[in-house]
Amino acid sequence: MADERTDFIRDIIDDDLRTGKHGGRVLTRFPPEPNGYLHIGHAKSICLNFGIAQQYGTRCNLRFDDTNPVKEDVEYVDSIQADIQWLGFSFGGVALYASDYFEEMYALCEDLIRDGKAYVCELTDEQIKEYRGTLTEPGRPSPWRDRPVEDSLARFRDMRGGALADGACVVRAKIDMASANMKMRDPLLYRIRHAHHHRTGDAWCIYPMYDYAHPISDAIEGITHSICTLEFENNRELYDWVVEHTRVSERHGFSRPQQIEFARLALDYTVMSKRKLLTLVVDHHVAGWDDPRMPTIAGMRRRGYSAEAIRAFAELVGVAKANSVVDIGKLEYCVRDDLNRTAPRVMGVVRPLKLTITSYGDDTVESFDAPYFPADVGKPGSRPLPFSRTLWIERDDFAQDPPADYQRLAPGRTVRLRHAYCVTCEDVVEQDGEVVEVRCRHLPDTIGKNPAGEKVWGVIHWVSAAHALDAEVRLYDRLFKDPRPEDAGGDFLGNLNPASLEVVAGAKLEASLAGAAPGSRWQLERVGYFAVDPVDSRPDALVLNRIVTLRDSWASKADAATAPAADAPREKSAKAKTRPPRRSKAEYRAEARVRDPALAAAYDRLQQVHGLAEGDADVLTGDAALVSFFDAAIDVAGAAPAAVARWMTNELSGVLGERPVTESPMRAAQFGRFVVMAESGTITRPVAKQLLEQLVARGGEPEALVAQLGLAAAADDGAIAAIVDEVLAGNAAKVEQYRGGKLGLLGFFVGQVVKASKGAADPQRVQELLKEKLS
RNA sequence: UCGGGGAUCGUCUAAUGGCAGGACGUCAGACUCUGGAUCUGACUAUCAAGGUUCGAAUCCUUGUCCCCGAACCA
Repeated sequence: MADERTDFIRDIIDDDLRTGKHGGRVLTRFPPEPNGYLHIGHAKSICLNFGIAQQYGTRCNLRFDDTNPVKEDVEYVDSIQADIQWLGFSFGGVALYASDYFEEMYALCEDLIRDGKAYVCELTDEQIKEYRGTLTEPGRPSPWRDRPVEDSLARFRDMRGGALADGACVVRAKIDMASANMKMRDPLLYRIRHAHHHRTGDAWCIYPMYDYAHPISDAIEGITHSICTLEFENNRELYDWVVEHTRVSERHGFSRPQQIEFARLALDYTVMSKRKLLTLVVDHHVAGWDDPRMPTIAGMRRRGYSAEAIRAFAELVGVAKANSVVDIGKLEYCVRDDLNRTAPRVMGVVRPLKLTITSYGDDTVESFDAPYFPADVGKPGSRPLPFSRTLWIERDDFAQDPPADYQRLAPGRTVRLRHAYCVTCEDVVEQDGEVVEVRCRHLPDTIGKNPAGEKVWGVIHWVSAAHALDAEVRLYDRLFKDPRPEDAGGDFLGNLNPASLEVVAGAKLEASLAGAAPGSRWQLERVGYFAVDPVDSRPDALVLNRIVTLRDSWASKADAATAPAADAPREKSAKAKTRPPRRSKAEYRAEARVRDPALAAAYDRLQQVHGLAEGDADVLTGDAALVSFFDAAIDVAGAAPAAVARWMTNELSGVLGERPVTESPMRAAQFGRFVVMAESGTITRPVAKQLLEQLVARGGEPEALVAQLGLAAAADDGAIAAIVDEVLAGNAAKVEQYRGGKLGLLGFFVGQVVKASKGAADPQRVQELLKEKLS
């Protein structure tokens, strides 16, 4: 893979490819429900799934998860396809639909019922909820749980037949009403919905639930890595259950798909939930799904964001499992970075102020050739720029009483008119205390060169009044005032930014923009990037959307005076408040000792007879298996209880992870002998740790395993010194740095020597030698 | 009978027991016919405490904080 970009999901795929888990295949999918428009969060997921497909040379399926007809609509399936294609990804032109698998899903469900793994439940929804139990209490089995298979089957067919009303009954998987995972407490598989489906019409009146339909769809298509967001972590167990018990993968000749969860994208100053976006649209807080302030792909497209910029953003934010909120400035950075390279520069004045060049002929018109791109962008192209006596300049570019550091026009000052002459302000015309005209003299010999002996305060943009095009300019800003509109307390609608859209009617644009294509993107020099609105703009009445401002070090300096308000302490989510506190592992161990006097006795004995610290004794006496493992291990001649305890708590538990000791083929006596060997110094610690891992994985006699694996005995000083010299010689630059004070490099050298010796060099000795030689 | 995840510069993200790195941002400077771009430099982090280890962001223990789960939604 030429692409060095990596993340934990690609790591998993690489591992699977190495181990041949899916027979070397990679197949992803993007599974939107057609119940809303795609947003920037989906764009991240699309870039991930389709990006992986591109990178690994395979395909990503677009599959509509259309299992709930009451919420779904063809408007959404059309917009979703258009958005994905616009983003630059291809799904072979053919979208897939979960609804295409309804028949097979139905058959599989009949099989499940026949196998006694599902049943039709006639409880009402309130009863089902009641029977399900709570987070801290187990559920109770439905009275229908053990009804005869034939009974369920007949009833399931009745459900499909259409005679039953919505909610009359459901089919449920028969799993475990006492599972700690609520998702496994006999989850619903099918419900009755007499509703018209956008694709299957009225062919069905029962529809599968997500947790049933999704894994089956993946398995039918042969998806290998089913990538979804974090909130589905609890669903993974059920996903696996469905795939396993329906044997759908095997039926289609595929390996079983694997669900992987990553953190969804959250962005500052916006909302991302479909429900909230729908509210904004339906209640007309915005002009529609494609309102340029919306974080939807359609909105960003209309605003003028390019697909390249959005893809670059997806790459910039990366993929991980930690919940995070991305600074919207990063999106803006990507948009600017793209536009800087692609948007031609033209001039336009948003808030015009008249500038008259008194020294310039009344009827004189000159034309200057102005390049579309600055030299550093290096793209060809230019346009003629008409220049005349009366110009429009930006109101902000003139100040009667200029603040410090002001680099623009002011009385008596000379500035450059971009691409044209330098002018000196000699007079202003005021009306009602407001400047309505600036009168200047031009410096004739300043085309392409600076005036001699005259300070040029800056460069400002302008438009010839006689040649100017009138335009409407829409200045867009963040939709919300608060960086976290959803949890600033109260309704997110209360946080809408009233200044998110400012429409300026009388803007003046240079003549060359006359034929600007709808959707085309331009930089109005010194003002910002703009796109011709594809909906409202007319050739004779241009409408420009501000895509993003220019980065503005002047404005940010000015803003610095208005200090940012301290963030209000965040409030817990409503759900978090109602969650019961969790008990710790220590509490569980203490409870176990209360229940089991033998454990309590062991806890005392380990401390009093074997001299263990209280903490070690505690950790080792949480369950009987651990205690007997410890006791058997210290039975080995020479195995010091303290050493055994240390290796057990610090190293063995790390190697075992969540597995209990009893699951390893390694016997306690073997472990005891391992500890003796590790402590004796005949092998180094790095070798000991390798050995432990092997022992845990396959069991066996430690002494024999050392020989079998070719693990090295501890090397003598002379041998170590030789390797140390070698490593030092091979890393001259680092040695230099180390001597220069970068002492952190010592660890690097130790690591290199230990690795070169294949573990035979005792690191402590290596370190001593290294310090000697490097001093 | 609660379970599943997570915590590294202000922000996002790397480092899979061995040099805490990159990007955004911020600040300073250079350059500039855009207060743009570019370039240079600086800035700032391992949630906390204990332990294991020659060496810990990484392993162990304890604690803190955050997110998810009790729709016939996805």
